[in-house]
Amino acid sequence: MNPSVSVPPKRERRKQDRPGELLDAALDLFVEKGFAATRVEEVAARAGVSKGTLFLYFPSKEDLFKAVVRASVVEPVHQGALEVANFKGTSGELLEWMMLQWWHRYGDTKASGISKLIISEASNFPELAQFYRAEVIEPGHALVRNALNRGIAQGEFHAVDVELALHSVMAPLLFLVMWKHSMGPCCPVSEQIQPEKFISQHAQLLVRGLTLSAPL
Amino acid sequence: MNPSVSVPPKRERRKQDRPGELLDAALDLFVEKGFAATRVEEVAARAGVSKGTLFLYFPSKEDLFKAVVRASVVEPVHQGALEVANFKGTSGELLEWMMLQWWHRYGDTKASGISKLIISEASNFPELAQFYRAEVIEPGHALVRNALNRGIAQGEFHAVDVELALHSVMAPLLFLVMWKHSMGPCCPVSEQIQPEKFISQHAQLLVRGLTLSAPL
Amino acid sequence: MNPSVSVPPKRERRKQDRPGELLDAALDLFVEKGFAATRVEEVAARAGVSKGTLFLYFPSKEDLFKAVVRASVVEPVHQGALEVANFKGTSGELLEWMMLQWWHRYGDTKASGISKLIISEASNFPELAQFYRAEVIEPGHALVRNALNRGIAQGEFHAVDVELALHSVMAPLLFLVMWKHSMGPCCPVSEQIQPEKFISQHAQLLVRGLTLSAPL
Amino acid sequence: MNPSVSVPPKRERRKQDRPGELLDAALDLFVEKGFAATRVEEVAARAGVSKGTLFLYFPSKEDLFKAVVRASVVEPVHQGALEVANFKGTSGELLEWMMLQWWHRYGDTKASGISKLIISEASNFPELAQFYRAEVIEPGHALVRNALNRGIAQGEFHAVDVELALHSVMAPLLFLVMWKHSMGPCCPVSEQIQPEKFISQHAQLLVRGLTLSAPL
DNA sequence: CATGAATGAGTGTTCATTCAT
DNA sequence: CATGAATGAACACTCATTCAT
Repeated sequence: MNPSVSVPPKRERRKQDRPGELLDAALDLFVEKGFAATRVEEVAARAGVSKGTLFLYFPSKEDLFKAVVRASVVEPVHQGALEVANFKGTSGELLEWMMLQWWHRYGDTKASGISKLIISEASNFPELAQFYRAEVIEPGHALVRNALNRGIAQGEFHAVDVELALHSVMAPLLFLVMWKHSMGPCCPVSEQIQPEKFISQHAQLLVRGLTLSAPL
Repeated sequence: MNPSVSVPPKRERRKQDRPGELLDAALDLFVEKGFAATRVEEVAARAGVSKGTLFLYFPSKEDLFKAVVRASVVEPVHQGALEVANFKGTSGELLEWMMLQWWHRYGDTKASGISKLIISEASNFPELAQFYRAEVIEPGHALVRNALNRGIAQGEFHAVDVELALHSVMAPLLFLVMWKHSMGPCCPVSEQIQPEKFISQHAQLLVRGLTLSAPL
Repeated sequence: MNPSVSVPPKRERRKQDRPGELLDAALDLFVEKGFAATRVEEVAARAGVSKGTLFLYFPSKEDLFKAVVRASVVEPVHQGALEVANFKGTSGELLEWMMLQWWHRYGDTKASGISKLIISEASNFPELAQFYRAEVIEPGHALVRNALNRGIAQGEFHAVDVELALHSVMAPLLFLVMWKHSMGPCCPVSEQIQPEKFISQHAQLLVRGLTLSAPL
Repeated sequence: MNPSVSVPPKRERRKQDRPGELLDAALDLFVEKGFAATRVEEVAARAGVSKGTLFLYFPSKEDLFKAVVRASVVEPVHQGALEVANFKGTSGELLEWMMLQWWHRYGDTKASGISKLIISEASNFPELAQFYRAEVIEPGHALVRNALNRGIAQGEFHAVDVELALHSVMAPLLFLVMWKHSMGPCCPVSEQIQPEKFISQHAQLLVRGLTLSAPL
């Protein structure tokens, strides 16, 4: 075998991965047990390192928490914005597509636990809540707002209050995420909600309600 | 009339209220900070008693938590059921009325913090989550399910998947409650959501989407 | 027996004593091992209480340290000032008397460990050093300064530089204290310094050196 | 000449100095913050090497501490002894000269921090205190003892208790050193002590007190 | 019953020491 | 030799819980 192809030294390779591994472990545990009930030692153990190592990368438990939120959150939003731009179809189709995308790219992902985390800990970490609102919620709302305004401007939708309709779009998505991270695991399989089906039906009801049809 | 007969002595009246005052204080704090981050001493202080006294009424912090959930929950549901029974109007009107009622009787109440609590702590207290599902969520769902089925049976609504449509009704309500107990306090007044307006608009969009109209 | 004469309840009596007992224990250990090398649990144990109890009275180890310094230091200085006022005798006799008093009232006391503590930790606790300078050193210096100035004004002493002569008086006292808390315990009994003898001889040499005698 | 022969490569020269640089850095920090409050990483950083390297030269923090004391100590004493031997002048002049020499060769030097260190840590490192007493204090005392005995034997001084008078000579010097390493840095410039002036005045007062003059 | 002083197990954080590279 | 990532024992501090008064 060619030595020049050999993997980088074990110690060094792992070092690069540490922060990510720790953030992953911390996300899982924070989501599952909340900030206060999660012990840093457990986070370290799940990441396969000792307690001391965690503090090599994050100066405190609180900083770890903030890093988890920031890391899990910033990316997905930007990607979403790009894809909306070149969507072809009616505004109604766009809305349903956006909702399903949100689910596949975020809601159905480990990162969606962040939403539950923020809900749970917002009053304990106000700056973090602000950050989340500015970096995640607002950009997301802007996307939905645009879609709704487009529909209204094109004569496809009624002239509803867009700022409120926004939440008619987002609330079911958040509900799915909250459910998944709280009651979901406690429910019998027979009662599990099927996310895509629910999103589709909700989107269709909503679009039908929004649509400016002749007889109304 | 002798006042000493009609008005119980202040001391005694307070004693009787102790558990209730403690539950009140605990609800506030658990909702605000979560279970783990709430100190029993703070609960006791807010209820105006000493730390020791709290343990006279609740054998442990966990028991206090369970009592908070159980106490905040039983009432509202039963009342709701009765009132729905004798509602006169279309199923669409019933749905909107139910949503607004839910908001006024629960969502706009301190007790709605329970919903946030359950979401936050469900994985730490699974048996409590089960209890809540059985005692609160299921009965609530039954009410909505009935209204939807009535609309379908009467030819007012499309034959949608009722189990999913359920959540189209509930999700916005839960969203309002979550928002109120997490991001809400961090938001500038200008961006506050107006609950009744939102509920009305959402209900109307939904009902319009559900309604079996001629041309569709 | 008359119950009205009975001792106060055990729990309560001890409570009053706690801070003092803790300060005593802390003084011993801080002097012996230094601030950093002293464990709070050891302080608590020596005071006969648990670790938690210490934090009931002092919010942190640092606060305990400051309290030790303040408590051990403020009193002796004030007492000293009063007694100097009504001393009858020559300024030379006054100086020797003051030095011996200082030794008996402070140097030969557990509290003198504070001097070593301050020397050791001054750079780690600058505010404390300032406090000590203002509250202890300066008042002490003022006493000595007055005695020297009196001697000079009355034609008993040479017109030496009083600010420097001050330290000729104090240095041997500080030396005794430092020695006692550092090398002293390591020395064979045969080499122990006899404080009173040393102070007397030093005072007499100094006074003789200061005294304005005819032939010089 | 070939420069590669005359000037050793920089890397190699530094290697040779490593232990010395580490001892220097350690002396500074131990004196400033005490043994326990000094972190080895800081010592290493100040010496310009990594933490691991320090442990290449000193097996433990304690060993580093002992090495610091031992290294800072041997030189000055021996030199002093020699110079005293061939001093010409009265015993009084000798005493003052010795005190000033001590100050210039040791007290005014970084090495004088050792005195503070020993005072502070003697009870934590008894064997080190013993070593210091035997190697430094005793030889120093011997020098002073000889000067005093010479003065008495020659009829220049009173027959005072030499073992005590010893400390009348040394105490002011130690005081200067202690002050410099503790309260000194906290004091306003206006209150700074001028060491040489103080030493001279103290020496003169002392010698005058010791001197066997006619009328007394 | 009510209190609040006392407890001690538990947690976040530090830091001397090791060792693979 | 030199490095610095990793370790884990040790420590300051918290807080649910107990119990003498």
